[in-house]
Amino acid sequence: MRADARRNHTRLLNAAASAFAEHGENASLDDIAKRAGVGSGTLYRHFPTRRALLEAAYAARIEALGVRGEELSRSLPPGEALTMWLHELCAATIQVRGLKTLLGTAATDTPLTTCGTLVKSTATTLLTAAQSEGTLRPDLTPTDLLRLTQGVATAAELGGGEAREIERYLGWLLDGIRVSGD
Amino acid sequence: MRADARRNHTRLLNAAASAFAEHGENASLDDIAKRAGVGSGTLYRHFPTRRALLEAAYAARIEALGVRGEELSRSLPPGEALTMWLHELCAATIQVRGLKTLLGTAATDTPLTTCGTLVKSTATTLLTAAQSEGTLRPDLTPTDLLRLTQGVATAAELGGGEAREIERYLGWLLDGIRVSGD
DNA sequence: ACCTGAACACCGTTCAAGT
DNA sequence: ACCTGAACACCGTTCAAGT
Repeated sequence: MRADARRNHTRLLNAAASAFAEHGENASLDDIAKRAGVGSGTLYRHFPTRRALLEAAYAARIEALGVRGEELSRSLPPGEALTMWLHELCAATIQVRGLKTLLGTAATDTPLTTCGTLVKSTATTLLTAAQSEGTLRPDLTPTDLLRLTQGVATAAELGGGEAREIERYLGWLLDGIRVSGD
Repeated sequence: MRADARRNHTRLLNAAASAFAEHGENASLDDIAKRAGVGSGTLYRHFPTRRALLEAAYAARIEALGVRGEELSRSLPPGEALTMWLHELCAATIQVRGLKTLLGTAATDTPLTTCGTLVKSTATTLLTAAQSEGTLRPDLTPTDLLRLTQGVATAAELGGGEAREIERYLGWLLDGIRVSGD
């Protein structure tokens, strides 16, 4: 990769991150190119679609979520680890504008994006551990869990997105997906 | 209201309904004006914002949901009436593209739109009846309920939006918001 | 009183020309 | 090999001119 190409690549990522943060996931691509001091064609050369740019801009954030999941699964009992991770996933979905679209790609049976695959594998690890304890419904799949977490994030976001709301709604969801009648 | 104004009004509503159905809530306003055989300025005269047009185009659908809620509350026990109505609300949210944005305005403490007020009052009636039976958590507000229902709709939509998915996710939500420990 | 459509600003995307 | 930016198409919104 040529030196100027590499420089433009990182400039574009920085510009994209701040533009998405300011204007949401539909921030003007032209504006991003301008902020990066780069021709618009260059943006398309590096990131052929808006989604590709979104994914690249948030890759670090997504990886952090994966790492955090592993940490939690090592340091806490399965049920608590899952709860905490879901809380952090919700909080990130709400706080980081544009992450929702990206995480939607994780909530399918066969994720098509890198970040989707990572998030789903973390969810699978945490969920399986909690289920083998026997407190969570065995018919709940990782895909279900990620969809429902997106749902909780949507609900909490409508309420302002404060941690208190997330806990309230997430708590009820978890009550609903525990094994009952035991 | 002049005859041509009235005619343009209904033409715009029809054009908007089909355009929103085809292209979602971001359908081109210019295209809607063209379909209606009307100058673009006329669209803005009748409906100053996209939201105003959305609300007008779906007013009938929203009113039907209100009527349906009353029907159900008369013909079924409170718990079942609430469950069925929430199911239909979810199904409508998923099926009718653009309804989600509109229903988001109902999920606030003081809805600002006509349709928001209607949906919220229906939800209040059904929820209060179910709560007075004693099976649903008393600390659940109508606002909570509408937010969570939007959440379930989001989750079910990620899964294709079939009735089976809605029932599954809605069922778990309802399990989670029932009074426990009795 | 209401309608029309040209006009302006803005954005996404492509591609010939440059280095 | 990579970059630039003009060019094109499209959309939202306004407003002077028309009836």
